[in-house]
Amino acid sequence: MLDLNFVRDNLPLVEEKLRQRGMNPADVLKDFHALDTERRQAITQNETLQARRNRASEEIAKLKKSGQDATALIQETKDLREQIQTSEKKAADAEVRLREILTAIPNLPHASVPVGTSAEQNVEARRWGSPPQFDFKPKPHWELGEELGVLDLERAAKISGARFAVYWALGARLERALSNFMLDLHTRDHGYTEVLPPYMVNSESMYGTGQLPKFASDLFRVPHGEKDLWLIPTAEVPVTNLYRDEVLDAAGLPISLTAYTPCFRSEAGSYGKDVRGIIRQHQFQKVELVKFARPENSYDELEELTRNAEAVLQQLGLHYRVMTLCTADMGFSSAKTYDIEVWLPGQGLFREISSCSNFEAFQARRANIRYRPEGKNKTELVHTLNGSALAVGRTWVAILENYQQADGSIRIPEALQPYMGADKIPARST
RNA sequence: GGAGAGGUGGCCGAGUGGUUGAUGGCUCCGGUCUUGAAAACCGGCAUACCUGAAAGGGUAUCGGGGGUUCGAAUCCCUCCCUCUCCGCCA
Repeated sequence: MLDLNFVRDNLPLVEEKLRQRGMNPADVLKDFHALDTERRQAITQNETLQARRNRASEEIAKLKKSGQDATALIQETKDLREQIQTSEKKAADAEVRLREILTAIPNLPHASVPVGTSAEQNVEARRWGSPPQFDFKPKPHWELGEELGVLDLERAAKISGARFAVYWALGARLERALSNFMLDLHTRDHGYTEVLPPYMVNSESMYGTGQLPKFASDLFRVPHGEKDLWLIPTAEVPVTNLYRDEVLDAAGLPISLTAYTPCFRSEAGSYGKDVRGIIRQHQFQKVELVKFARPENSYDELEELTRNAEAVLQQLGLHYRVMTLCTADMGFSSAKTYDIEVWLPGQGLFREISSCSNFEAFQARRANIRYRPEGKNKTELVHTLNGSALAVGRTWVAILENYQQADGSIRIPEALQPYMGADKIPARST
């Protein structure tokens, strides 16, 4: 959420940034200006009435103390009460409508974000390694997984449905090895603290990180008594909300957390997209990095967080490129995003395996996460950042496709071998 | 699931209908003292919103919502959360 005063005072800038995102400012802002005025008038009127009532009440107290009659004044405040109830409702109404508009405004792209109209205009920031060379035609992971007996989509469909997967034997072990390897790397070498959060959260948390109210259809909702719980679409939600409504110790910033969790996404509206293999699933696992940073250096933290995610791919020897998302391709809450795309030789393309974003104060304002700068009495909103490091399922895919051998086996990269307890996934003997 | 206790400012903790936004302590900030620091002492310190050029003025907030009352941190209803005991349970 943007700051109300900021939007009011910088309307032309906000409109320009919305256009850069490919949106029509009029559709997003609607009658913001009129509503803003209406809201303030309603509040002023309401508070004027309340002030009158308060003065009368004080007067009544004085009269009663000195034993005088206060009947007339009491009657007056009774009348006032009805007027106040009306004006209160009017003010609350305007507040709600204005807030609806405000919460629907996406974050403004940072000045360093390339302006573009589609994903085509994302800018490659850098590229690491080189694609592996094959003297045979590399296969996609869904063929490899089936031939090796480590991936079972048929039975997953039977027990759950489309967009679910069952991993068998060394396939299951590879998932576990990857997640352990990533968590160890981030906690040991990159200074992150590991957390294991709940996989279901309440609506307030989904609101805090921006999934609600706009994107409910992307989520799995779990009815629970009067209220709903939601399956987390990313660890970003529970981990960022850890500090919702808190004032953080300035000396402790930045706070760097990592979490391995399953992620659940309804993928409504993506029918027919990525139907082969396990690229797009209702449930996948991910190691997430989350940072709470001071505003003045949050962009340095974004660079570091992105490098931390890249380190996973480097240690696994996987070729990748880093893309700076253009204004049109960024998520709703983000001010700047880097996507890391890993090379998948079986499909002959780069595929997103991580997305690292700085949300600046956008989430912190919604979730009310603040800190007190040294020497100041006022609190300030922190900046929140997060990125996948990495999406484990897609890393699993990258290992299979990049390390497939002519004999049908999969070589395990050295860094992963202690976690696998093996140097390859052998081809089936048949 | 049953019974009971409790939720007050960044933290701890008073306060049961009328200048209580709220005593006190801690933290933090400024100052005095000190070679420097600590200690001690003095002073300051909630948040949001409305209004105003500013100084200032105003309104709301004692877990959330609703009610009683001229007036609620204080009384009533309801929801949420925490703790203790019992039951059940991985």
